[in-house]
Amino acid sequence: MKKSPTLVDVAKLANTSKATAARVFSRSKSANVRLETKARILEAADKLGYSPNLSAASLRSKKTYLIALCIHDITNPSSPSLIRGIQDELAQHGYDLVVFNSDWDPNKEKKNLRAVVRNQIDGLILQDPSDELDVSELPDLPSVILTSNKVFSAVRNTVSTDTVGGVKKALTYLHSMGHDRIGILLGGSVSQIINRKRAYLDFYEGAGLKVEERLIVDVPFKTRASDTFIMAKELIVDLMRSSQRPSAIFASNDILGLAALQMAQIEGLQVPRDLSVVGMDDLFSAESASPALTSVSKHRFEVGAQAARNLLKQINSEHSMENEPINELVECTLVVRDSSGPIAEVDV
Amino acid sequence: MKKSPTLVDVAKLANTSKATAARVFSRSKSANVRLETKARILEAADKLGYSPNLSAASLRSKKTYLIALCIHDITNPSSPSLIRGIQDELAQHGYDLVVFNSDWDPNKEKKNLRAVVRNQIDGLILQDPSDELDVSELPDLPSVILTSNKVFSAVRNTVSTDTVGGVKKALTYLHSMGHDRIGILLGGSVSQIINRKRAYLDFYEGAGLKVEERLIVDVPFKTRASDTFIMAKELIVDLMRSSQRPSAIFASNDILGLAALQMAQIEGLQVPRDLSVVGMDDLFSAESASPALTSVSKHRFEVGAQAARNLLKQINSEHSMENEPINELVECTLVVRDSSGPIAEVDV
DNA sequence: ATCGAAAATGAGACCGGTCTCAAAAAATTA
DNA sequence: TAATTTTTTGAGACCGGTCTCATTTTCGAT
Repeated sequence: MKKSPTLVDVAKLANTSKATAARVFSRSKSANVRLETKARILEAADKLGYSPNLSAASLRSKKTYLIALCIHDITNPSSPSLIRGIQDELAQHGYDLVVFNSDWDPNKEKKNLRAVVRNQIDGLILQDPSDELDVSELPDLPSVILTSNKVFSAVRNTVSTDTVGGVKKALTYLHSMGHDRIGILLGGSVSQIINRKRAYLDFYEGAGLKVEERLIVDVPFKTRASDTFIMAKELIVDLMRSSQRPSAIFASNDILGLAALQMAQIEGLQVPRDLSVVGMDDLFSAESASPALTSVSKHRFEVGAQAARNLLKQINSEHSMENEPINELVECTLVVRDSSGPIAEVDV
Repeated sequence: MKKSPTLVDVAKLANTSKATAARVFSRSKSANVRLETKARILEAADKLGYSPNLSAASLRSKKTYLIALCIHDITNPSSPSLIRGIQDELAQHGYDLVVFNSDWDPNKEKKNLRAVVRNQIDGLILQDPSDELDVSELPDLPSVILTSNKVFSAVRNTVSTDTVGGVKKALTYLHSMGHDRIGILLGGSVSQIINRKRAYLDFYEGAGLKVEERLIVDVPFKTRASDTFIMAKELIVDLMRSSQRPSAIFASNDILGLAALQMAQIEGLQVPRDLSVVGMDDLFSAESASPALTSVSKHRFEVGAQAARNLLKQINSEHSMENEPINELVECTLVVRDSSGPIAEVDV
């Protein structure tokens, strides 16, 4: 690990000044360097194996070309596509991504935000900040928040998913297939549960159906998908064994949907003949399930890409922080697969 | 976005010198600051909302406390746990992680490595470098390579998975359940296919069984899991419909295993009664499949953690680059679930 | 109270780029 | 060809920490 050459070394070899050499490597386009000079400098740089030092650059220019994503848990099955959507967009503009996990821990969340500031990161994408996080604690830099929380959307650009609409799409679909006693598995954070339950109740009311409390199942939140899965299975079996079993189950996330699928099989119910199951998230696990799980896609990749685009726009515009926040909403789409179908005829 | 305070501002307010103030925030433990002084400085920093500028620090100290992970595709279902293993280990030592995707493109891979150097990153974890990457192109910094490729393991520390051992565990298990005609689905990169096929043939030879070429299925590599899945299903159906159907299938990754599970159901085969299926990777999708998929775990989380520990050790030791490379091997474990069982009695 | 060693503090160079501004060179126009 | 404009180049301050080394303070032992 010998000392690496600096711009001065390159300039010296190319017989120009440091300033001119710098212009060749600078990202700002104001690079007015004669072609012949530029070639000489590049040759020198190549000969020396020169690589610019971004720490030095960013110290002066205040730009690191790094973006931070603060997410709950990368292990969450829906994280990868979100990340990929962000990265693909960023890469096109020469930005790299640093990922932080909060593990749903407000303290870690704050710690991560401090790290973002220390690292002079150029922009932040923050997933669903916790209620413990005060708006005033948001770092003072271009950011996009993935949330539908009003408090945050009032002060920052946001991208959120129309989950309420998604729930309605799923229920409308099931209802159109003749199901009028639809079980719902509610999971995730408290606010998610509330939102989706609200959507469920609204739909039932709108459709003139009678709500049965026993068909509404809350699955306590667990950090790890695997734990949620196990917990869900226990609760689902009760639902399935009850005398008045629903003809369809809508799971507010795919983990729960998959659990329903697995329990149905264990209980000897045939899907979709005896029970239709619809999930939400459209994970790869949904596609690969047997039978393939019908699911509401939240288009995480697109959400990521959109957030990244929004962020880059802020970064490239002056005074972005003074504008009115823009709140974008991404629609859900129902992906029909083999786990759902028309309600079975009543036994003859 | 007003100008943020610097160490000098803090020092001034605390009525000390820049140097002393620096010691309070420095990561190097040689911080000999009187408690009373330290308190004064911290108070000043707090009042001003001071946050150290890591760009400046790293310019001088040559340390960014950033680690890079160069991976093929974060969207790959086995990536998240690897990443998490790395991050958890790094976080304990105050390092953050930057993730780069190569998409199996050697050019992107090289581009990413250059970005690593430019960013003054402290250490590198590189997944399965492509054959096009010459050893000489590896950046000159502490690194751990996740590969079993001899060329790389000769020059750098590596952590790799004993996949050959894993394949044997799966086959041994199936054989012990009475299966002696085991189909194998080979997927992934060329070298992976070769390795596992070799292991399969070795096992068959060792067990004194007759190899049937028709039971060996190559599934062409696709970048996206979803595409692999679709392609696999087409090939699997042929295997299942052949007159001499195997009684068990070993899939060299879970995507293929899940495809087998789904096709079995579509073909009306009951798993595990008519067909045992064993996968590899132990994805969450395996656990959530119906029936739950028996799978060989490669302990990606542990691999990540081990790589990170190894890397940190290098970073903290002088002359680490001159030592003999250490090549670690992580064992696989068979996780038996519901998709596999004893071979059915011959029909009476 | 005095001395010596250890601990704490301060001064200032330094890291390697970027940025400003002025000077030099090249291109254009008169 | 001279004058003017435009482009290219160079000099040197600057970013905000860290690091070295000298100086001052503190503290226990005499």
